Amino acid sequence: MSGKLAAKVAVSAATYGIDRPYDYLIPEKMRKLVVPGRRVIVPFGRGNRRCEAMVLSVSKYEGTMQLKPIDSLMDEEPILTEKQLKLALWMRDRFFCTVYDAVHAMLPSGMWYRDGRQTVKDKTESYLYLNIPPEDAAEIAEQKRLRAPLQSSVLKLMVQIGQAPLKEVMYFTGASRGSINPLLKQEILRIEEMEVFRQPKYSRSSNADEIILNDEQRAVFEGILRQMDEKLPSAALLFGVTGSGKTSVYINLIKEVLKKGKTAIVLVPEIALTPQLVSVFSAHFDDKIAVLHSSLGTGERYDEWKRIRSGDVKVVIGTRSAVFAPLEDLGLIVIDEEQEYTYKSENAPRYHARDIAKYRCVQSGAFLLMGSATPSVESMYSAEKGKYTLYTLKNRYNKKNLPEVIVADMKKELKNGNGTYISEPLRRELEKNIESGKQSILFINRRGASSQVVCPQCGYIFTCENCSVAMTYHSANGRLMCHYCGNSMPVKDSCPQCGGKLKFIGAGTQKIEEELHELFPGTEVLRMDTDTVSQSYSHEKILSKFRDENVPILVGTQMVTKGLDFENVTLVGVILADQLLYVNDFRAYERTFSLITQVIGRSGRGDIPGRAVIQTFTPENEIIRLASKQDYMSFYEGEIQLRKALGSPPVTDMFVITVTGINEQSVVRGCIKLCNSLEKYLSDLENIKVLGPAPAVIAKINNRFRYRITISAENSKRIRDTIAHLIREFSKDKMNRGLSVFADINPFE
DNA sequence: AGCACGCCGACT
DNA sequence: GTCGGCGTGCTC
Repeated sequence: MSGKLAAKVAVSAATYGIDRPYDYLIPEKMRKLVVPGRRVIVPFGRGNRRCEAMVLSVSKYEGTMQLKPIDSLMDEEPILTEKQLKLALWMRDRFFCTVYDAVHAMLPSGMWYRDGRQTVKDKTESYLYLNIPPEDAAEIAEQKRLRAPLQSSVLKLMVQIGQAPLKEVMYFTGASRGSINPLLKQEILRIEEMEVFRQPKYSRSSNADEIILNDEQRAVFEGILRQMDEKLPSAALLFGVTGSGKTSVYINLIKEVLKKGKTAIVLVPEIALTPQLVSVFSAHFDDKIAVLHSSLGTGERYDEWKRIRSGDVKVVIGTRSAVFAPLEDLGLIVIDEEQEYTYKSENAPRYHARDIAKYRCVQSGAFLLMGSATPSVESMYSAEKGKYTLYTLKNRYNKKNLPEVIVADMKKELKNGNGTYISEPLRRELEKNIESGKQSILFINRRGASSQVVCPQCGYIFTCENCSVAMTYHSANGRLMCHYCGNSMPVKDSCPQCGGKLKFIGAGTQKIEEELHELFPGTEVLRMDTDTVSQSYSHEKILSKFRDENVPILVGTQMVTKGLDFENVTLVGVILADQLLYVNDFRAYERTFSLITQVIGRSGRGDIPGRAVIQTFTPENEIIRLASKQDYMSFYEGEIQLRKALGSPPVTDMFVITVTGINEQSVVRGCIKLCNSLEKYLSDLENIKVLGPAPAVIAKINNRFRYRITISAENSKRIRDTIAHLIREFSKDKMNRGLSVFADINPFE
């Protein structure tokens, strides 16, 4: 006897508004093969177009509706475990995403089905070649100059260099595929696929000796070990000053975990910026380790994923998405530098790695260890409430002292007639270091690191025509670029508004470099920012040059603050500490404090005590004062009071609903209606605030206006379900045609 | 989102 | 007459 069998599946083509389990009939010959966690192809929608679906459960079908049958099977076997399926469903509920958004986060890209094919890409890159003699090409370029200026500039470039990667040609000329295709059709250019070189393996530190813990580290290690043995689902926050040797504690704990036959995940904010940490880990765990870095190709990523699944890998180290690594018998998850914003995903699924880690640890009876020199206010708050055990490392390894910090008042500098970025105290300290052969790092507190072009006469700023952001100047290609939509244009000589002479301002790594050359002629200065890094120099190349050639000064942006450990660096400088401080964001103080502390921590990691110079226009500012004293606890006490008063996270949760659309009025209208519904549905709740709509920080991206509604309230099932329900209704409402909506919890702006 | 169905105007 | 515009509603 056999009744009808049906599978409940999550369909990849379903948007948030229509995402739910769909029933499909299981054909007779697939009876044994359709199991939860396996992917199938199903016909979906009116047109029955084929799409990928994840089997959630299988049961007898007793309904009366006419079901469509499953079309075919994917993969040889299930690719998600029951635990992972449960996690995906939990994520839908928590992070306002579809089940398939969550599934995507768990699988390596390249395993996804598109147009009837799985898309594991080859390891190749498209190269563009000149297909005709350069003289002829130059002539054609001249002919096309007026009618097709982009094609013309592509040709001119190709005449000069003959061959180049397609991507780079597009970057340097600003041409899109649309301007290159005609040239290919006319057989003026041709494309060839070139094998791309494998990512260089991370240099393995030769030193894999057993790690001897000092007393303080040992106490932490043993404390955590005891806590792990209690077999309770549990979590700890390791608060350790920079250079206190948190890594050594991690490694020893992982060794214990492996001894018990269990596995571990180590999350880092950004692999490219922590090569030293990675190499130490590979030295200790050898081929039992898998490193998931962002520059892994699709194929490589897939291979690593298979290796992890096969059980050969016991330790996974990687960035945010590595928290989903398919390890069995999970014993420990470490989140290093847990305060970093990179752990929060800004695209669907909008999760925080910490939340996923907590869930997995509870699910598997594993231990969660978060480490930081400047814990997030959230985590310290949880520790205070007893949700995490707090462990502290107060001393730097080998009792090295924290650097002496000098705060330089830039107002005074101005009064004294010094209009440069380098204050007198910083100049003095740099001079000492140059004379004694020591190295210095200067940090510019600015994200993005590219500069803007303004007209000093009329104040004109080049803004993107599609987005409400200033265009940034890239010296590498001499173009103004929009980082949000990719739009670009060549930089002009004069102001399009008043004809005045233009001025380059902004990040100023170049500017600082110039000033340094003037102050210290003949002293070599290395520069590290997105400009230098996007050229064929990688972070690693610049850093190893800095180390190996003992270059006196390194100037850089955000990226020089992370994890660098150079013994010979005894001076660091923060060019302008104020820049991140005065922005309208409840995390601004936290970010500034954390950043300054990290920068200071780069100094004096060798035998010689270090110094740090913090330049600021507001030396009396409390945050800057506390950061220069490295007084985290006082910072935290003040900050948590502020958060309580403002009702911002972690004291209260913050839900942000973003509505986007081409027409600004309809976006605002839709928002107001949504606000009203929210207030109506949630009116019985106390301690809830619905704010907005307000334009998002970037009010327009790609010609779509963006408005946000903010809801301050304690996270509860009730409120999540209400928000989920209302944004589903929103996307179904025909009044909202052309608008998109999504929700996020506790975003990082 | 993506696709079919259906009801209107322009054109061989 | 019919081809195709896009407004409307639905997705097991």
